[in-house]
Amino acid sequence: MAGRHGQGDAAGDQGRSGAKAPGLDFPRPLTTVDIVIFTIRQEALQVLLVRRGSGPGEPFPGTFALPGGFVDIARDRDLEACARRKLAEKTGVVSPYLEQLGSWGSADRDPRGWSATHAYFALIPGSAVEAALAADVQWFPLEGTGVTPKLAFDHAEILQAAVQRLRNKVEYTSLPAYLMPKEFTLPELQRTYEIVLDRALEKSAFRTRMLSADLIEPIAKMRKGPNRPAQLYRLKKTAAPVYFARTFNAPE
Amino acid sequence: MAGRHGQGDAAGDQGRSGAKAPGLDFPRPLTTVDIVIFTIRQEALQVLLVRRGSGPGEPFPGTFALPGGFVDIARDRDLEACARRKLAEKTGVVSPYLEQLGSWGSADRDPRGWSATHAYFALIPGSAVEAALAADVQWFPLEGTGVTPKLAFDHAEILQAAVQRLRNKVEYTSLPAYLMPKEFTLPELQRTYEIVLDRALEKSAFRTRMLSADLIEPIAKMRKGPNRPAQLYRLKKTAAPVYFARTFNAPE
DNA sequence: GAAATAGTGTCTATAAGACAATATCGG
DNA sequence: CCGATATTGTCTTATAGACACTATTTC
Repeated sequence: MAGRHGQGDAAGDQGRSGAKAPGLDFPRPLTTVDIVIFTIRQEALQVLLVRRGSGPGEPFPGTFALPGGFVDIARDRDLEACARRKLAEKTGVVSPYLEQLGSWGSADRDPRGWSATHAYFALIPGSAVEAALAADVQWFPLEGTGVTPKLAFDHAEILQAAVQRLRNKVEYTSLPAYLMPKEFTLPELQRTYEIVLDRALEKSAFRTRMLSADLIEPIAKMRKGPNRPAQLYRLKKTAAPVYFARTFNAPE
Repeated sequence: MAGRHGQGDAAGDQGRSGAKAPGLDFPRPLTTVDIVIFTIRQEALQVLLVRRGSGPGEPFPGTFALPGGFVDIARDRDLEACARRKLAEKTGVVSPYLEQLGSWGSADRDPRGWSATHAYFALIPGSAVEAALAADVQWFPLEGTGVTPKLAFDHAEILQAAVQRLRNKVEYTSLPAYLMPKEFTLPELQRTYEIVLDRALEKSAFRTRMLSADLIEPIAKMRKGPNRPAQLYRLKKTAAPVYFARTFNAPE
């Protein structure tokens, strides 16, 4: 296996397992971090996108893209810190939920050269986000597993993976709780589940599942309205998401 | 938010969203791919490790590490191709299952500089692997979520994540089928599940689940032994893993 | 009281857990 | 027949799905 190509060996093996001098002066891929930021706005699942600049050499000028950018090795201690920095820059919010989604790397995904991006996805409450938004970003509602504008790079593919992962996990986890404001009612939480899944859930089963999980606790307040008031709840201090033993609807 | 640090901006924003000239001449992280390769050997879940060389400048000389190495941008079309190449180099096997595990990147995980690795995990059948193994690799049985030798870099952490992901998924997927030889019996498949999960499963429920899934098909052959023969099965052509609606044992 | 939504209860269906019963081989 | 393992069946339990019913507010 070794010694097939001169340059191949230099980059492929020397630095890690080769017996020759471990040169590190071979070309390295561009390294970026991108974040898929979800929220619930206007009764819809929405994702935050950035309009790309149009300076000289900018790929995909003027199109929309996921928030992100190059890893700054002088500034970012690790990948997650880099993701949190970019999240804060665009939203002014400390996300209650940030999960690594995957990485995409290839020779042709960026016209500037071989590049790899580390993609994350974040969930933030719909409330109180508007004010802190950066100037160049905008929310877009999800249509299926994508958005209306054509995205830069392979970001449509990354977004699709994020939506699929989110929808999939919502079937058996408490992730939508991270899309809720501090205080919320059970019907409101159920509505969030239904928006993400794009399908109605049984009220009774939903309540049983949520209340039997060690997830939320009632507070001494009710949500008033033109009808029967609803009990308000808040997330328990335990930050970890809950995993249920079953999905919501058994597949046919 | 923009313009906080001179160097920070150069690397962090210019190339992707800045309005200034998009220079690409800032330092890039080292980029590697590592693979956690699992198999079943000697009634145990085992992982493939490589002994690192001890040339000049080699970090962690002589210790064991996950198979992997630098991305070769001249040779590897994309990250997955890079992972498949390294898998084939070490095992001579085309893995029936390869999944992205996640990425780990930080300033200090590699003494040679800021580095990011894209980790994959692979499942290969225990049969017919021995012959094609590279010279510098070795199987190690899992003890809990790790192995006996101390691993290089942050590979113990990556291995732990892989084991947890595997055990977690085995609760509700057909992944262990990829650890089986071409022909196998239901009790043998159940044994594989039990080895990975390190816990006994109910025979009856297990059979019902496997047979009602569109996963395996009986062949016209039986496994003979000193007792009642068992029906032999093979995986159906459909390569995709099956996701069940429930986990095996409801958590307490 | 009517409308609207919150919350509970009742019945059924599905699949797992426990474990017994039966089947089929080699000796 | 005996030992061993494969395969099937029976009964119970837990939870989802469907959907009816009751509760509490505003108007």
